[in-house]
Amino acid sequence: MSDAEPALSRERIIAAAVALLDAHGASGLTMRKLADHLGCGVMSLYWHVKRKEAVLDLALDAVLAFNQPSETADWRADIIHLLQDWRRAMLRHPWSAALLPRQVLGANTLARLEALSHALSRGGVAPADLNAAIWSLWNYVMGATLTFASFNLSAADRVAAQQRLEDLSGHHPTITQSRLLLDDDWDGVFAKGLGFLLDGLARR
Amino acid sequence: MSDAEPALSRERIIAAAVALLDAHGASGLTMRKLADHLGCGVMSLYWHVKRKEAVLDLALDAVLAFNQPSETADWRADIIHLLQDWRRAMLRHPWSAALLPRQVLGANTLARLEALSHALSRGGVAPADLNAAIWSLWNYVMGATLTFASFNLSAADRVAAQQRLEDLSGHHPTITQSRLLLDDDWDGVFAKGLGFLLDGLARR
DNA sequence: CGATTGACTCGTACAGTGTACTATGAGACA
DNA sequence: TGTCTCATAGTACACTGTACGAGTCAATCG
Repeated sequence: MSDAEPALSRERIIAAAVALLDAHGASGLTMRKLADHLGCGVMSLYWHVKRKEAVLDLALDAVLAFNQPSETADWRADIIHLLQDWRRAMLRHPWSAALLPRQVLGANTLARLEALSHALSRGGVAPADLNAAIWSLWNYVMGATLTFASFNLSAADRVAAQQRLEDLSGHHPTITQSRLLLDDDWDGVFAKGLGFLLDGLARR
Repeated sequence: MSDAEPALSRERIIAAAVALLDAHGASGLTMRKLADHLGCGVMSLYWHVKRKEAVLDLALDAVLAFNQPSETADWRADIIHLLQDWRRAMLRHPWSAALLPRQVLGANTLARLEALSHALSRGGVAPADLNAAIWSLWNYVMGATLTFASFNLSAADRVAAQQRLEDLSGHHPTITQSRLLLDDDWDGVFAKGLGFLLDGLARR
């Protein structure tokens, strides 16, 4: 515990929080552990941050740091790139999906929304459809991320889940047959579904 | 506290849990409060239920009780009906969105997935696209539900959010102009986005 | 009949949580 | 030197999930 620690700050706190979340998941973040990690007293944190929830909010937005990508002539490819990047940023920190239910519109989230909106406009989506298009894509990305974070089981777990599904009476013939839970090509499924959605959008 | 209480049971426990969750939200459910509500000791609950997480899992699936709807000639309308019902079931219990991150495939969820899968097959979605189609629609519904549950602010909050957005530098001209956060027609947006997705699916 | 077993109920206790309150020191300026 | 503000903390409190073990009561068995 060298006293050469740099001064406590909001930034240092959320950086430590992200590290702890990455290492031990959402349930592993404790104000006490956070303080230990920073070599400070627990209550010192509360000078920089109102309550624990604020730490989580800030950590989520921090993870979504955003570099404005350059626009290309292909608006559709731009959108796909944008959303893939969004998804990847969250999957790099799987706890972020669990934090989605809290309503956060941090600076980074807003920047991403703005870029998305801009790309859609360039793509010729009618102004009357714009908000619905933004929310649809947002919903899709968030849902896909959430699903992946929840269902990305180990191979063994996956087989067990499919088995349970088959046992649960033979009442689910279609999804049993399509091996819905054994399919682990999440990236492919994400891209394909995004394609469906963009196809539908492009028809307007 | 009449001792004519019906015997404790898993069913009674989760019914009480749903009632408490409806009344006080996810953070309002405590094993102690649950026991008080049922007129029993706290530890009695643990005979019927392994741990608190199990209560939440069971409550989530309970809320998704599913009545197989009759099929019509219009598969697209069937799917829309299916997904609207799914969404409505969850919105009736807003805490359910916050529980989504836990991976639950209860009987009711599976029944709904099966019905969805069946309707898509009837609609002529190619078998190779089937899983992607199911997950896409699932992702969309979950994302939309999550978004609504998180963002359905009061009118005052909504104005404040939009204001904050405008203040946050003028760096977000497009979404400021489209009044993304002031638009509160969530049902309409949901239906429209679902339309986009189904349009895209139908093209295959 | 008493003894035994099993299903079920629950009081106590413990380690851990977020955070309110309060006290303390460090520099800056008078 | 004395204040004043910023910043750091220790202590304390109410509350959480749940392990442990002791209790109750009905059914079963010898």
